[in-house]
Amino acid sequence: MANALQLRQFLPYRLNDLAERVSRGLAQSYSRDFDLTVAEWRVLATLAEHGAGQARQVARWTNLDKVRVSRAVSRLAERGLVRRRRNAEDLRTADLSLTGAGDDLVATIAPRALAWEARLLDGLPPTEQRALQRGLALLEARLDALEAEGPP
Amino acid sequence: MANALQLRQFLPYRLNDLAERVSRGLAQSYSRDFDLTVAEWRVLATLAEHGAGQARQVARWTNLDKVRVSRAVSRLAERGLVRRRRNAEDLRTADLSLTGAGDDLVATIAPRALAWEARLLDGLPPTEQRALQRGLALLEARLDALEAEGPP
DNA sequence: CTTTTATCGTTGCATATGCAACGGCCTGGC
DNA sequence: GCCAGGCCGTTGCATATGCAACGATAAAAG
Repeated sequence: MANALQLRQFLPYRLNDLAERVSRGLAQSYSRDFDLTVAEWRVLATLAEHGAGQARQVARWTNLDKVRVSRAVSRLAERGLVRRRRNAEDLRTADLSLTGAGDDLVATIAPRALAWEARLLDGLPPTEQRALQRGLALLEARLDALEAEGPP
Repeated sequence: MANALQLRQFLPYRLNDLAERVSRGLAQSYSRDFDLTVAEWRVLATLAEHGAGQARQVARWTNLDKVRVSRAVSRLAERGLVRRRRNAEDLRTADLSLTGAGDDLVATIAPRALAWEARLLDGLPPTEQRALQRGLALLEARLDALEAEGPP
């Protein structure tokens, strides 16, 4: 049968596989040298980008669930990379921001990460790069739509 | 600075995120209803596709490391979905194949999985679909190249 | 003002996974 | 043949993660 499932052609497989391989490659830019989880790295990067925010916002910015954010922040705070300041207006929450050390770390890692991304993408002709970016954006939009309408 | 790292534009982030969301969506085709890991599902699908093979081959076909294959196969064997037959010519290895039940399960799941993929892709115009596929293929090739030359 | 309900972030528990070490088996050099 | 070294698949340990339940606080209902 022509439409039998072929794993290597199957989009979810391909995406998972690409993501894993890219992560592994990129890992040498941060996890190996700086002992950071993906979640921790996302929190750092997002705080560098947005300034400060509560855990809830960080979760939205990074697309991590609150548990992952909570744990990442705990570890980053222990290491003195992130500061937690209780919010006087709502004692359940705290404002999160980078410490100086956190800023420095992002300043070290970000260029490496961008360089790695560039090394990956520079292998593709500009036209194809744009096609890929557009494809990903469309897929993201499609997922938004599907998730909005629900699984039925 | 214009080239500061923006998480949502960062390719590794986007790929990870897409892969997670697609997996979650697809999960309802198998993990939820049939209690299968991604690794287990890949082993089943690949055995359905290739017939039979040793663990080493399955690992290559599925892009899983040997540990994941070993564990997936153990569980699938316990559940009577996969058969392990020791190889008389090399007692370290065994030939893996689907049982009748395993075949049936793949026959149940595969159409659902393909339908889900179609539902996802049908949202995109055919031109964009092809662009996406080509983009992914190029990225895969680029990663092959980078992995071959090593991390320096 | 008191009670109920909802929200925020954390934690316990169960599971999936990677890494390193292992036991059994095979093979090439002697 | 025999032994050192290598390969296959498995297991122990450490970690990352999701889910569900929780304590504290806030907001809504009464």
